[in-house]
Amino acid sequence: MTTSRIEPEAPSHRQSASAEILGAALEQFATAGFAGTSLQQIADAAGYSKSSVLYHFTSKEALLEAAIGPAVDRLENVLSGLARLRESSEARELFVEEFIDFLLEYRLEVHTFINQGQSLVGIPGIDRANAVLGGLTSSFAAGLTTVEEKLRFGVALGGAAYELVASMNFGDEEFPHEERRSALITIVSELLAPIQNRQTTA
Amino acid sequence: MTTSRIEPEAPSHRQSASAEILGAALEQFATAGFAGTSLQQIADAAGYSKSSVLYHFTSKEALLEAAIGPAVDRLENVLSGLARLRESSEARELFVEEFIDFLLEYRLEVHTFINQGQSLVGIPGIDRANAVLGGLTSSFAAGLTTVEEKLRFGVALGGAAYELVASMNFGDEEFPHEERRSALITIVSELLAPIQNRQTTA
DNA sequence: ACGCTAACTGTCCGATCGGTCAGAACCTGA
DNA sequence: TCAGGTTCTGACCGATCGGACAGTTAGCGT
Repeated sequence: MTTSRIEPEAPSHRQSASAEILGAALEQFATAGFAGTSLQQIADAAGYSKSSVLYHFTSKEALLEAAIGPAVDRLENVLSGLARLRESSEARELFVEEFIDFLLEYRLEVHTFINQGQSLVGIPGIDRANAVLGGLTSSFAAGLTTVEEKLRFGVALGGAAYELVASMNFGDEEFPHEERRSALITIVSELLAPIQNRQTTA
Repeated sequence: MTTSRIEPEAPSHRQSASAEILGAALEQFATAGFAGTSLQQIADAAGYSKSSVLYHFTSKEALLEAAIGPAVDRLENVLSGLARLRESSEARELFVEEFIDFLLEYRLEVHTFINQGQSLVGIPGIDRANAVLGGLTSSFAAGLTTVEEKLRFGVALGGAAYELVASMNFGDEEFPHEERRSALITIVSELLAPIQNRQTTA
């Protein structure tokens, strides 16, 4: 199920130029921000000239879109699966697991459009991501009545996302992947538990 | 020598120029990012010329520092109080309350250096904020042994911060202040509860 | 009325921004 | 060997960036 994120081809030790540039751009966008990253920086980081960057990607915006596009695709899949299985309680469990996996796999992309999603409206990929996230909150929050329940949902998902994002900012020791994954699932599930209890009992 | 830099006076309906510029800058920094905000935009938003902005603040960096400085001061106070009362369990309760209040009061500032703290290293105010936050995590996480406990702490604080920050991004209905405050305190306290239980029982 | 000073602005500067374009270098098949 | 296409780059463009600076305006003590 988990296909490689970047080029499936490129059998040799050297990635394709597009993939190298894309990777460098994504890292810069996530750490320095879209506005704070120049094409020259991306080119330097990737080992190409600025002109080469613009040869492979028609514009800076197109580069951003290509960088976060796959993550948005994956998120859409996760959420469409959620919509189908909305009512069951174990569906929630499954969703939490898939969502955490999504966060773990697309850290940089999530970092990019979580921190700058609002300031980059107009770029198609960003708009799509915002729409998907908006759909998630509304579809999930539709059944939530009290303020605490809504906040609980926001803190759980936002907190999980932010934790992964912040963990690369600070000098946090890097936890083992599997341990971090299961711990996050536990925490988020626990945060969402009162919501599920209410819906299954009431 | 003559007067304070940011006028506490100005009794009329019109704020002092420095305060107007500072407010406009903070809003732009929080929404568009530091790199994504030009002095011209700030000047336009505040109703002054770009030259005036640079008259009141020696540079763009100085403007950022002045904008988030008070928030960092306040955060330092909150955390120094935490250090003094570290061991007691009710001290944790108090800290959560103060921390949430801090987040509520300094939304824009928190938004600014949470999203861009890593990319703005070198600006003194930002470095101070990062140091303070680093001190918080290390002092708090010192007693935490398992990965889950550390993540629990990160999700709680990061989630609360992110929720407030994201609430102005999406079309979230604005909740009543007091209701939101108490709900957040409940949620964060609950997230941190297993940590306290372990420390008081073990 | 005068001069001093704080507040404010227009103009200019070098650097850098995103982006265009003509051509160099390279790889292929014929 | 050579033609054709892909990849890559340096030179260049207008716009905008943060900032410097001289000058204008307004307020105030004398």
